[in-house]
Amino acid sequence: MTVPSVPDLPEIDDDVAAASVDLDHLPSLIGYTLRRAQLAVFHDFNRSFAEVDIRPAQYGVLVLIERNPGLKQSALGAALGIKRSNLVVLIDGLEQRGLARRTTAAGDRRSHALYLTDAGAALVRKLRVINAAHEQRLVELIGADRRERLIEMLHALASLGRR
Amino acid sequence: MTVPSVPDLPEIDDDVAAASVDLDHLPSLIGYTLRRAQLAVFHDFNRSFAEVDIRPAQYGVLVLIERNPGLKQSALGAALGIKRSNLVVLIDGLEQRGLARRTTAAGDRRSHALYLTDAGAALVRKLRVINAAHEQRLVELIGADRRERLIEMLHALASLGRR
DNA sequence: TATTGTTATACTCTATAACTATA
DNA sequence: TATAGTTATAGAGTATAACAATA
Repeated sequence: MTVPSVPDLPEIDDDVAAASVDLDHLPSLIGYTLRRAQLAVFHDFNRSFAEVDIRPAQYGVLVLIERNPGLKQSALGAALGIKRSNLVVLIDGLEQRGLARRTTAAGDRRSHALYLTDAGAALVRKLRVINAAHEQRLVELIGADRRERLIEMLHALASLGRR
Repeated sequence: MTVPSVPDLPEIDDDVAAASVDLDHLPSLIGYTLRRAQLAVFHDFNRSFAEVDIRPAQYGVLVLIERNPGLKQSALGAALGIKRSNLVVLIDGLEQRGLARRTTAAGDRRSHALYLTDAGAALVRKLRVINAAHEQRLVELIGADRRERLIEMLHALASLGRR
């Protein structure tokens, strides 16, 4: 057990006003609960990564560049579902912070091959540690044994977007 | 079986570029898969509701006003996690479309009690039908017997936001 | 003083169209 | 012609601060 039994924190005042509202079927809808859960999880992510000033999309990009050195922007964007126009700005930021760099790809001078700088690689190691703690918090909420089934169902739902 | 065995549709070209990318641990992260699933589900929602020009937040607001006639804006916002300043614009839109109306609440003249118009009530009946079809599509993706466990886990994750 | 609704504003994320340089 | 990256821009969704009316 990692969760302390009963924190007697003050109630959040919004809950008082919301308490009397009948939510109808919303709490049993997949989309509604998915959205509420995603917002809460991203909030926890952002709190966890505030000290290193990294957002969820930046985390994904840095990890994928580390794992696939020389990755091209188009492939990266396709893998993460980020439009290439938006990826430009994101990578501009990482480059300006000295975390990643673009080099002209050998063979196709339209493409940019992406690499981490040493500072970027060092940061990614730190990010993985922060992320492990964040993820651990989430797993404890649902129960470690249920994690795999959750992921499975989420992938099934996400497949709706790939057709 | 509702899913046809093999649609020989053309592959989405992004998949080709993404195929060679190693996604590292991302596909096993709760936050990452949650986000991808939520985007796909909202896309399906928006496609389903495009003909009636209703967004997810509007759906929630209309359903809750129907279920809780005379609901105050503050309570509505608290129930749905919408800031009161943003709720103003949302309800302005519904009011201008003749779907909802604000009346000064008896007892507290600061508050506005919310009601559906007849047109609003008629629309909500239609929305519930559209939503049932949308939800059915999602349930089939995960398997009807797993739905309850998914909702349970999502609520557990969402509880992270309420502290 | 505190709360409800409002206005104004800003920031993030996502989406589209048009341009360039290469292929 | 088509593709990779870029630029500019626009639209959601979300966030905060300040104000008027009311409690």
